[in-house]
Amino acid sequence: MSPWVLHVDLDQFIAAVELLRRPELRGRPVIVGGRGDPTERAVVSTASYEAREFGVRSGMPLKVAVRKCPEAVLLPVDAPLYEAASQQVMDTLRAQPGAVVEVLGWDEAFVGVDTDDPEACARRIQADVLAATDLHCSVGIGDTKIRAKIATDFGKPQGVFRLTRDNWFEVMGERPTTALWGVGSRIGARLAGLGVETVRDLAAADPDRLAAEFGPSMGPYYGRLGRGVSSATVDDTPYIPRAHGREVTYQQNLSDPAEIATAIGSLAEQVVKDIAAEGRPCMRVHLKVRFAPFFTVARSRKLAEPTYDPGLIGDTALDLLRALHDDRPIRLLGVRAEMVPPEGGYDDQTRRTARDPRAAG
DNA sequence: TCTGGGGTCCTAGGACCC
DNA sequence: TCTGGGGTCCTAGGACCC
Repeated sequence: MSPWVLHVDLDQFIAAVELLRRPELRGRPVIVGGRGDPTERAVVSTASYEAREFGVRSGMPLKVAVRKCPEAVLLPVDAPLYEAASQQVMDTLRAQPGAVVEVLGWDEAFVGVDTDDPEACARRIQADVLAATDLHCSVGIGDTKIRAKIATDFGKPQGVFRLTRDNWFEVMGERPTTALWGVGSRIGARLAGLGVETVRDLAAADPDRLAAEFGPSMGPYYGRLGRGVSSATVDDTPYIPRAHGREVTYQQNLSDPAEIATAIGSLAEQVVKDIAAEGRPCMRVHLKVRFAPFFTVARSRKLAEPTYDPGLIGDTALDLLRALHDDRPIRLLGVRAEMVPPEGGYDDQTRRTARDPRAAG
């Protein structure tokens, strides 16, 4: 028996959940996003595999998606429905004998198991999830979290793939650094500037050079990513959130000061509901503004006293906005409340996030 | 083509103190 | 008159992920 990390990822999760209540749409291109209105400012949450064949991708503006695939069926996002389906999936994972489950999002989780046959474990998870929810998933098997996470991509859809120290370079060595979890286009470009193009290059890069470019924490972390080295400990300790925020993109840009004040007040009230449910008051207020056409600014301020008062939070956000505002119309407003940490701080009481650079490799 | 909403973490640089 | 080195706190900004 040896420890394995499994990464379970539901296939086209949101679209698949919608298809369960609309089976007549099966086989047709389906796009879920916004309020389901392609003329509105919104993006694609998930596209079915049929829609992906037309080039539709998550994060794409709905207007663009519809242009690429005019015959697609457009559906509005129904978060509570996906939340409920997600609960069923996670409960199924927790019911696996000996499994430790670390939830990463609605549609994915790490599962830690002790076994001689991780493939059999993976297949049983797929069968149990399908039986309980009618949803298909893919499973990545790894000897570290990052390897398990990346392995899943090679298993999709409905498959199982194993990625370990033994086949890491064979599978990943010649791929671009952006194939790694946590390396996006910006970091990829900066790495390329250092002559680091592939995963193999990154694995071989001098840690001191990486530290000089990215700092003492992130530099060596990227080096470890290149080797597939990360924590292998699956942790089911409940995660304690740091902050709650609300943001809204307005269909019509805001310019009237009274309208703006009302909008911020409403965001502050929603945020207070969330932090009150958490039981920890707001310590710091963050404001995010997107001016038209597409220019985003963020500001924040620490409060003199922690508070649950939406008036105070809203006024602070408004104050931060006034220091920025010069009559440009506003596309988006966001108010975020950073909560007072629990006694003893976060590190003592909560697990680290799965992608935390400090987590030991 | 026109870009959502929910988050997390790291780094740089200034202010301030000893 | 000009000036160090270390530490902490704070804000702004960048990057990434689902």
